[in-house]
Amino acid sequence: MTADTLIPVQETRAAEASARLGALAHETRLTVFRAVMRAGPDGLPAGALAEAAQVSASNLSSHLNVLLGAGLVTVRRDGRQRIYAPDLDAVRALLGFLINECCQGAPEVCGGLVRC
Amino acid sequence: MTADTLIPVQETRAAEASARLGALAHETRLTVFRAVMRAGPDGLPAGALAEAAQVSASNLSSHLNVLLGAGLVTVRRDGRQRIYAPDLDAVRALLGFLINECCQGAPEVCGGLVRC
DNA sequence: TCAACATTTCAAGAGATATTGAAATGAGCG
DNA sequence: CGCTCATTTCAATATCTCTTGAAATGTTGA
Repeated sequence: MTADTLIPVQETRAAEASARLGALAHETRLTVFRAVMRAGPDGLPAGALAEAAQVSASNLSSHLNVLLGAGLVTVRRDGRQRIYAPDLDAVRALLGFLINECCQGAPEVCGGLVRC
Repeated sequence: MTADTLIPVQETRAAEASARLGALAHETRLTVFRAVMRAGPDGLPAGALAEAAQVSASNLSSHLNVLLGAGLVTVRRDGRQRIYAPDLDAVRALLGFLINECCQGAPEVCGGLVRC
């Protein structure tokens, strides 16, 4: 039995959400994340992301680690490149958290944002 | 003409979004924000929020300043209390940004999150 | 006017995060 | 094998961000 077995679900959800929000709370990372989302499951190699975000390879790499740590993206190897793709379940979970947990008291905020 | 007149809209949007994400990217602030959203336009006094988040008044106050700075909440005075309420336009804008800008490449992520 | 209350402001120390450049890893190719 | 390319790791420095407690602000009610 690990430590987090004892933590109520709601708390881990909030902790996870705030970690993910933190990962997106940086202009470079938000740019990178958007590029990765746009690319979809095929993903993009680190080089393309460094280009898109206009940062050095090593700087990009550390930002990618934050996104990975938050579970928002995944990596796979392809030859000498590393391909980053979105973790769509995580993204869904984050949006779901924001919409359900945060807009509960104000449903009008959430309505009309997604075409049905 | 101020400096930001020259910055493209898209860039300010992203900057604003990442500032707002940063404001939510802290467990205490996320808790406070959720309480404020639940309270709706009536809002809640700082004291109630300190209680809800289980932090000292001064600590709470500095977190509230971050949320205010990001434009996610508003304050008004009521006697000796200060009442914090959500800025629903800002919340809408943030959710809209995430859904439109970030899920563009993967609309299936966004579908099905809001009951229609 | 004074005391009590709700809250904010301030300063300081601790801790986390960002950025850089140089060095390491590991794959592919001649 | 030895090069080169794509990327990560590392260490150092610089820069934010948190938290705390004490002091200040402004409001109300006796």
